[in-house]
Amino acid sequence: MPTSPARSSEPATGTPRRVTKRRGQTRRRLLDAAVEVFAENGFGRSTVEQICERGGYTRGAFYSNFASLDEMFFAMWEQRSGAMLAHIRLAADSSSIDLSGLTPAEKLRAGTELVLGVVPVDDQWYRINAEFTAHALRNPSLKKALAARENTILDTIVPILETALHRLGRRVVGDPRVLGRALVALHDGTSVQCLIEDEDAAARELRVELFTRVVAAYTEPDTTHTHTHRKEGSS
Amino acid sequence: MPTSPARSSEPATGTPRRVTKRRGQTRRRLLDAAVEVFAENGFGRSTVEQICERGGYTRGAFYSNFASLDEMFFAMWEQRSGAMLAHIRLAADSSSIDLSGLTPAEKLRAGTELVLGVVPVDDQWYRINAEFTAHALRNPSLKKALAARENTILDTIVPILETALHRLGRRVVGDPRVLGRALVALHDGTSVQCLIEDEDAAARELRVELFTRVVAAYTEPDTTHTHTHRKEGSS
DNA sequence: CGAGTTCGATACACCGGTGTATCCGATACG
DNA sequence: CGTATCGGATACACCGGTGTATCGAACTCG
Repeated sequence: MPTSPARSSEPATGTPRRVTKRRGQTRRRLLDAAVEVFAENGFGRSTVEQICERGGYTRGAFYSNFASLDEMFFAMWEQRSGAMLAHIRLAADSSSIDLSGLTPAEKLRAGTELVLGVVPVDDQWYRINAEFTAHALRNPSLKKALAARENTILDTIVPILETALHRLGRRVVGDPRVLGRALVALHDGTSVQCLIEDEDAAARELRVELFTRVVAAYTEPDTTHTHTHRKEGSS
Repeated sequence: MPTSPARSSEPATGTPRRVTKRRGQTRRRLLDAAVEVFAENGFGRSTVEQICERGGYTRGAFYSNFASLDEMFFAMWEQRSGAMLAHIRLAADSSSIDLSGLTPAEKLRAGTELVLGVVPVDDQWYRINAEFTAHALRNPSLKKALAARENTILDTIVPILETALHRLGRRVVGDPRVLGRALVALHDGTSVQCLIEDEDAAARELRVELFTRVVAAYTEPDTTHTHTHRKEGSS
């Protein structure tokens, strides 16, 4: 997934009278370019010029799409984290692996691995996110946005989690959101470790183990094993 | 600990002929100033000038102590993370709270709270560390340093952890370093959550709970117990 | 097809930080 | 007590990014 020049290549769509950029794509393209630039140089060290250069635009284009670098940073973060959530949702729908013939412990572990496969440890994104978080901690409104996003994440993953657990014959003891939060924290915390150690397989292994144990600690075997869903709607 | 002007105040030590800065303190002072500036503006957005201004020095002074901002950032991070480790070591020695008269579960939880009290969730430091980590992920040599530091952290906390557990009548199942790693990850992951939610008490609570559960999951009652105050329920 | 609007490019004036070269004064040392 | 040294201050030349103002071309819609 190296660079994507996008200078004057791949027009091909729409009316190719002039090879130049389509009308409404600029914002998107700039955002994509920004992802790369931010990941490479860090937000603070990135300049409007770099982003424009990477995307094949001029600073004029930038300023007619964003008020400031800061604003763009936020827009980019929102777009990307949203995309990631959508990805998770999608993956959740299409995931159906056969776990039969395994012991409960094996099931649990296999399930964990499955889920962790969907939420990849992406260093590019990690860098951006870390910096954004640090940035947000200095800015009340960004902080709000971050908190809101965390809630959205929980809203998304908790049902998925419950479904998956149900399939494994387990269910959450207590508030499922608590487990959700814990898993998010685990993801964050272990991601760094994995990334620092150059994707060491051992780090991955420990990560899976930790996830499994935590899930085990927050859940119990589900005795009502038919597909009877508990009502308990806590929203 | 708000700002520390340090312009021409509080010399008082050594030979106070002139009220101005002592000879060898510059580096330290600049480092301290940098902590604040980095925390406020982020590393990327910080300039040599800002740091010097904050510390009451000129850029000349800076460049005769550091080769570049980058180098200083690293020096600062090393110094601070080292100081934090020292702090933990110290606290570990002097911590001796009486846990007698508690059930095993209560003990475990109390012990966890005790330990977590020592490793505070400091948002200033969090910001710096997050940004440094992101930065280090782009720089192989910094990455090495980060990995090395992680090992040092483990070397420091694992013995402490084992001692504490012993006092609680528990011991680690398997490799203690694995538990150490897990706890570090937990610390990182839950710190963000606490900070985002403005030090919400509930977040703290969940944090402690998660720690407790993980410790419980990775340990077992220590049967080879020497001086117990209470009987060990086999639960 | 033509008028209007929008979006991106170009140009410009400006600021602020960088790094280095040089200088000065205080400390160390014989 | 005088000299060498070193660390910090001052000054300088330079680069690079910023934001805005203006212009032209492409798309829209009647």
